[in-house]
Amino acid sequence: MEGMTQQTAPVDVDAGPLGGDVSFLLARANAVAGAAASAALKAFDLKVRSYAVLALAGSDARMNQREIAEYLRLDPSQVVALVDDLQKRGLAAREPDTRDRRTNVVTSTTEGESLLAEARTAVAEAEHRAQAPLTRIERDMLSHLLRRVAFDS
Amino acid sequence: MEGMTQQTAPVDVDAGPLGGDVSFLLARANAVAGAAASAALKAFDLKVRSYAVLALAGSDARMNQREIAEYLRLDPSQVVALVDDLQKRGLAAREPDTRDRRTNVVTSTTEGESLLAEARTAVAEAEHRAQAPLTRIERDMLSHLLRRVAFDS
DNA sequence: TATTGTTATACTCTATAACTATA
DNA sequence: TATAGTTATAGAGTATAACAATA
Repeated sequence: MEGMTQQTAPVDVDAGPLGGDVSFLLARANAVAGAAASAALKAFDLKVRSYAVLALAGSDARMNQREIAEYLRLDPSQVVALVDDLQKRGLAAREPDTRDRRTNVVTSTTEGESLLAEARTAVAEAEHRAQAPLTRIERDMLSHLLRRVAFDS
Repeated sequence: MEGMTQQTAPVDVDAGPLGGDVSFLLARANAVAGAAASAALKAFDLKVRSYAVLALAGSDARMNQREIAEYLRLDPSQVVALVDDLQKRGLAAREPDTRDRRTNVVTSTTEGESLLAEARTAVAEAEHRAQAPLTRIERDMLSHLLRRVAFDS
């Protein structure tokens, strides 16, 4: 084909009938990684979604709920319940924006910060274990490629 | 490109507060790709899951329901409903295994084959569009890396 | 005794629409 | 008129346990 390296398609270790389908591989890899993260978060009474919201609340991005919804690809109405839960547990807070009183900037409390730090470590470990077959450079490469698929379209 | 940046972490185009988290990128990329595939499959009255089962039924792997469940990371009880639906629509069939009468090999009918062919084309187009920012080589690279994360752990 | 397929059930997640308060 | 947040609700997806037939 197009001047390529050697043959037409390398198609390494075939991984079954759908092994060439990127959407399927994405779904399965996501399921694997999600299960690992979910197990790691159980100790903190967090789910993947609430962890993500807590991480955004604890970042310096100062996102409002709509921005969180877009970033996580959730419906705004789902973010309400997630923030409610974190707020009830004293981990996050809704900070009213003085310039636009319709919006709430979601921030994290001191407790939220420290729980996030612990949870983040646990997730990173689980992630590392789930991606054990990859070298550091390969993981960076994967991260780079995924970022473009996840955000450029 | 292989010259690499010899730094500790390249961390290219930052994609927000979670842009360095592979699990998050996996989730978001999967959401993007899934939405594209889902939209493409609507015309065939298929969902991502039923499409996947139909694709396996139409392959030469001759999988039974438990194998399908493992491959798609679904519970066996969920596969029952999916196969039921495809069978009712005349797209797939349960072929009893003479050597082990407990198992059903899920196969596709002629109708199923032709619907699968059309659906596969539509999905491939949607997939291609969703991965437009990537070159052919990058897509192969992504595919290769994902395959290892999805199956080696 | 273990496994395949099945049923039933409860739970979570998701999608949609409507409502309020602000802009 | 449009947007951020909220509420309510129905539907889709998921997890679990139990059961029958077969190994």
